[in-house]
Order: sequence, then structure tokens, then C-alpha cells
Amino acid sequence: MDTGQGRPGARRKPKITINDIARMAGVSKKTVSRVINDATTVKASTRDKIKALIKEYDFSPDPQARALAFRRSFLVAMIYDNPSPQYIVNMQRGILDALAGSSCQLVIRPCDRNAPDFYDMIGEFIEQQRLFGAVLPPSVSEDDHIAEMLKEADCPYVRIASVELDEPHRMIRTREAHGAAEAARHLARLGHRRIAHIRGPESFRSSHERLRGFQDGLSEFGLHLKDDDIVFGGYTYETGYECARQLLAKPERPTAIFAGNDEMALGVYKAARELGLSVPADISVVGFDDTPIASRIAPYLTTVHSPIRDIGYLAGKLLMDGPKGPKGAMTSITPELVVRESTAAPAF
Amino acid sequence: MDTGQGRPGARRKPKITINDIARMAGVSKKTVSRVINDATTVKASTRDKIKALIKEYDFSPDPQARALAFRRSFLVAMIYDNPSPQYIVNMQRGILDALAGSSCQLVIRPCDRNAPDFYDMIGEFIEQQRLFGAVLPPSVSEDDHIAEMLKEADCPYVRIASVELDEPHRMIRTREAHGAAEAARHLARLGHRRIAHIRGPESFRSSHERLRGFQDGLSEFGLHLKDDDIVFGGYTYETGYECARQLLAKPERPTAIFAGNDEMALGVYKAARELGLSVPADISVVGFDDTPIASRIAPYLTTVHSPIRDIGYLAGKLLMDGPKGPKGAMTSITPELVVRESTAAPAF
DNA sequence: TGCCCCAAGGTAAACGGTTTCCGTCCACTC
DNA sequence: GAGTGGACGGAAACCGTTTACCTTGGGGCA
Repeated sequence: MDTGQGRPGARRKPKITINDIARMAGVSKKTVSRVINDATTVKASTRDKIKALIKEYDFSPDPQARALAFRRSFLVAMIYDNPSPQYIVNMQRGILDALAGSSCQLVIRPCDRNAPDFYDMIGEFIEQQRLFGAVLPPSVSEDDHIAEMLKEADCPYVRIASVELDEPHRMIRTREAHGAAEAARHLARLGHRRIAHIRGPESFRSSHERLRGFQDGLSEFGLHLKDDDIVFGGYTYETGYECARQLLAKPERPTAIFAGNDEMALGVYKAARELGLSVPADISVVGFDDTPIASRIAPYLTTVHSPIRDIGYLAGKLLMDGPKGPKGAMTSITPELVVRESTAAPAF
Repeated sequence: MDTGQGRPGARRKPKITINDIARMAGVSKKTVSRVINDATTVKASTRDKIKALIKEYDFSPDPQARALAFRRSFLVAMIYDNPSPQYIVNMQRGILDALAGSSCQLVIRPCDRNAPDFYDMIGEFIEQQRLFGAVLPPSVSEDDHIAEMLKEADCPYVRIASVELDEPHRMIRTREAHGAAEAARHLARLGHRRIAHIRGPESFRSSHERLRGFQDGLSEFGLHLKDDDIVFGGYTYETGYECARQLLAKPERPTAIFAGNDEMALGVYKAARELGLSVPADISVVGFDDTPIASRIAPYLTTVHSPIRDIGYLAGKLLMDGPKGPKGAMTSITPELVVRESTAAPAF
């Protein structure tokens, strides 16, 4: 595009092809193609001349034609079922960060793992699009069948998960257990002894990891979660609320609750409010994710922060670099605790 | 130009082509093509037979090959700069709802209108991708230069905005003034007389519309906003907070504040909290957008609900149908007030 | 010199559809 | 029996790249 200020009479762009470049450079279009893709066997002087022409005429090869010849589109898909807008948007941005400068575009593919024709839909999508690659955040990432289909279709992919469930060059690990352990230590140091946990659903690996990490952190202080102080939530506001009602109705109620994510932590806030309990004076609350609400609500929520955008970036980078990318590439991310206002020493 | 080389082309798959279908149907591939695309001049029985075969063998034409022949990709782009994750995600879903069943995919293109090379980037994107269409939510939708570039590239597009700024078949109107007027009436009926407004930035058309609608609503009750009761915010939590501090520090402070969006309304909550004012006893607050936070925070926020996903759906539909779509197609959406807990009669 | 080999680059055929430009066949109608 | 129009075929061109395969020229080496 020209940067000149807007003229009303815009010109029709004389679409320039690889042939034009070749003619002007005095070489065959094959050589131009070589320069564009893989300039290994082209003399430096020839390559420079062609590159100069490409730049001068602002030429870029037609993605559709390339895709046809390559038998592979220049599309990277993000396939996800995570419902959190914050998560989704940040992940998208991260992947796009990694795609910037490449000739790939990001197509999004939300889905519902419970839909009856789930695998058909995704399978068809994968088959048809001949994707350049796919990024799978949780919980789609935990679905081995999807990974299998992608492998089948010869489509590179990267899975983002809290546990190692594929080859290293296809994985970004989020060490969620670490963040959960930090939360546990924080509560233990504050002096809490009666601590409860609202965990996420069985079907999410992350909920296991968060629980595990939390237990590990507590055990460092000789503490442990009693079985009936672990209740199952569904990672939603409503379930968080209900679980909290249940926990706080006990005769000997806990002085601190670790919610499996921020949404449920907000549910705990609501339950506490209704019961006339003050956060953090009567009950300390810790969340997980650090969604924007966490720093908007009163009291500001102590939670575990995951750098979602960075994770997306790593995943995208890993995808673009392929198995033979730099060996030292980072492939894991460690969430950290952010202490705000919702935790305090228990009153005795 | 990094194309992620080193990926060998896909290995051979028993991929079925249009020729196979044609052979099996006993027709020429041209007729199959007719069925796939247009089917106007194909006899019903032939068409049915071909369709059955297509379904049986699960054939779908290669998008890349079609794109090359059509000189147009099967990609619909959503180009946006709106920072609200909730808005983005819902809009994406809405557009995808409309794209379902078509052969189009959704590619996303966030951008920053303040970047120095903004128009270059977008222009290049539009030129290269030969998009099937584009959806422009605010505030990108308000940029005539972008619309011009799209028209130039012969790319259909739909703009979503609160005012009519393009031909009807390229517009989805969000009648935000209506929702704002409802908010005004609600406050007026409660008995508020001293009302303030934290408006959005000058550069957003929506901020004008919301102000205008609010004023219209007030005037029905013989009320009006004094000039210094209208302050400029930036649609962010922080600016909402600062504006509220300013308004609430006045000797004769307002009894109600209409914030231009929910983010700013949360800022008002914070300011009120700091000043020891209770919502809604001391100050009523109304937001706009109905983000999820609005129904998570205490007190639940009275706000104006926009069905973003529906809007996205309409935009996508309009795009797919084109100018010759059904005449009676709905092309406007009216946001409605949702009364919750943050508004009450003023204390005298 | 003769031979081999490699770097550098060319040629033509894919890639998998759509389109153009006729034609043909056939059933109806007048 | 001629005219008409709908349904469909055939061949080739085309879309703009990449790729399989081949040529060419020149240098190293025995």
C-alpha cells in the first residue's frame, strides 16, 4: 500500500505475478520460486537481485496458488472448547504474535466436545482444510482422538496441557501444580489450618494438577486436605457458589478456600456475602487464572496468574519451527501466585 | 519470508476427486461442478444422484483449488480493535453461527488503529487474501478508509455500527441510543434529578449515540444533563474510576451515574467504595454492555444488554447472502435495559 | 585430456478445480 | 417436420505456484 494521503481516484492494482518478476530478473520463474521458498541453491547475486525486485514491486505470491501446489493451506487453526473469553482472546493473540511475519493466517474453531457429531465435524474440518498446523488448548488438547486425527491427516499440531501427554515437540506444558503449591504455602504461612478446596471437574486434567500441587504445598507444612474438604465444582460461577454454601455451612467451617478457578472464587464471594461472612476477615479465598475480574472486584482476589498470551505465543512458535526448531526452545510455562486482598491471617 | 519449510508435502491419501464422482455418476465433471456450485441448470434426478454420491463418499472439493479457480478464497475475516474479550468472543461465535454450513472459515485479524503502519498492514492483508468477505465491528467499522480499501479489492464487507454510515446491505445497526434512553427513563422514574454521565471517547461513535439517547430519555421527563456533569472517560476501568472520583467530589454530588460501559461502571464502584458511599443507597450506577462481570459483582449491575452474538450472526448472514439476499432481512438490533441491584430511589 | 560431480538454473507437468466456447441429444410444441 | 429450449458433454485454457526431472557449465583430479 502507498502511504500517500488519500486520493479519491484510486488506481486498480496491476496484480503482479511470479512470471513478471522472473522476466524482469532475467531468470525463470522456478528460480524466483526458489528464492521465495528455500534459497539454498541460488547464487547470492541472483538472489539479491530477485529479492530487490520483489520488494520494489511489493510482490507476494498468491496464497491460494501456493496452497494448491503445496497441498497444504497457509492456515493455522486454533481448536478449542474453553469457554472463558479472557482465555480465548489472549490465546488467540499469543498465537497471532507467533504467526506475525509468516504467511499464515489464524482460523478459529470453537467446538463442543459433548456434541454428538463432535468428532465428525472436527475430522471433516481437518481433512478438508489441509491445515498448516493446529493449536489445541485445554481441554481439547487432552483428547487423544483429535491428536490422532491430526497425525493421520499429516497436520502438525501443538497441545497445551498441564501434563505431558505427547512428544515434546508437540507439547507446551503449563506447570499449574506449581502455582497451586504456591497458593497452599501462602495460606499455610498465614496460619490457616482448616483449608478447603473446590476443585474442577474430573474431566479436566488441570483440575487434577491444581489439586495435586495444592496438596503438595500443604504437605510441606504438615497439613493436608481432608476428603470432605474437597468438593467438586464445574469451573463455573454457579457451581462455585453452591460448593461454597456447602463448605461454609459445616459446623467447623474452613478459614480458607482455594477455588479451582476465578469463576468459582467469585461464587465463593457470593456465598460468603449471603452468609454474612467477610472476605478475608472471616474467610480467605484464592482463585486460579487471574481473569480481569480478579482485579476489579472487591476485595481484589488473590489468585494464580497464567500468562496465557505467552503460552499461545510459545505454542505458535513451536508449531512454526517444527520438530527441528531450536533445541533450547522453551516449552513450559510456570504460573505464579499474585497476592491481593482476599487472603489474610485467620481470626481465632 | 519464513514459510516453515522443511515440511514435505502431504503423503498420498486415497483422496477422492471430482472426477471420481463424475465417473461414478456417469456424468462429466462439469456437471458435478454445476451441482456443487450452482445447480440451476441440472435436472433434479441427476442432481440428486450426484448429491447422493457426494454424501456417500464424503467428497468435498478442495478449498484451495476452488479458491484458485474462483480467484477468491473461502475466508471471512473479522477485523477488529475492540479490546473487550467478551465482545470479541461473542462476535466471533455469532459470525461462526452464520458461517456454519457454508464452506467458509473465519480468520481473525485484531489490529491497533493507532499503529503507524496500520493501513499498510490491513491493506496488504486485504490485497493478498482475496477474502470472501469481512466483518467490521466498532470501531474499525467507523473507518471509511478501510471500507474503501475493501471495496477497492472487490471484497464484500459488513460494518457494525450505531449509526448509518454505509449502504444498507453493508450495515448492521445497533440502536444503542434506545438502550441509553431506557436507562435514562429508569433513573428518572426512580426519582433521580441530579444525574451524571461518564461518556466514552470522542473517537467512538457509540459514545455519541449513548449520550444522545440518554439525553433524549431524560428530556422526556424534563430533565437534562448539565455540561459539567458529562465527563470524558476512555471506556476503561481506570478512567471510569477517575471520572467518578471527580464527579463524586463535587459539593453537590449526583445521585446517579450512567457510565458509558460496564468497565467504567466498575470504576465507579471502586470510587464509591473508597469514598464510603454505598451503591445503590447513596449512588445509583448504570452501565452499558452487560458483560459477565455485571452479574458477578456485588451489587449486581443494572446495565444495557447488547446481544453481541446475535449481532455477529446478522452480520455474517448479511455477508453470505449478499446484496440480493432476502429483502426483509433484519439489519438492526436494539439493546435493552436490564435492571439489577445497582439502582434505587435516591435518599433525600 | 577425460571423467565425475556439483552448483545453478531451465522445462514442462502437476495441483484440483472452474470456465469458456461450442456442440449434441432429446423431448416438446406448433 | 421444423423450431425451441433444457440438460449435459468435451476439450482446452486457466488460476499462480511448486516440483520432478533435466541441462549446462565449469572445476577438481587422476
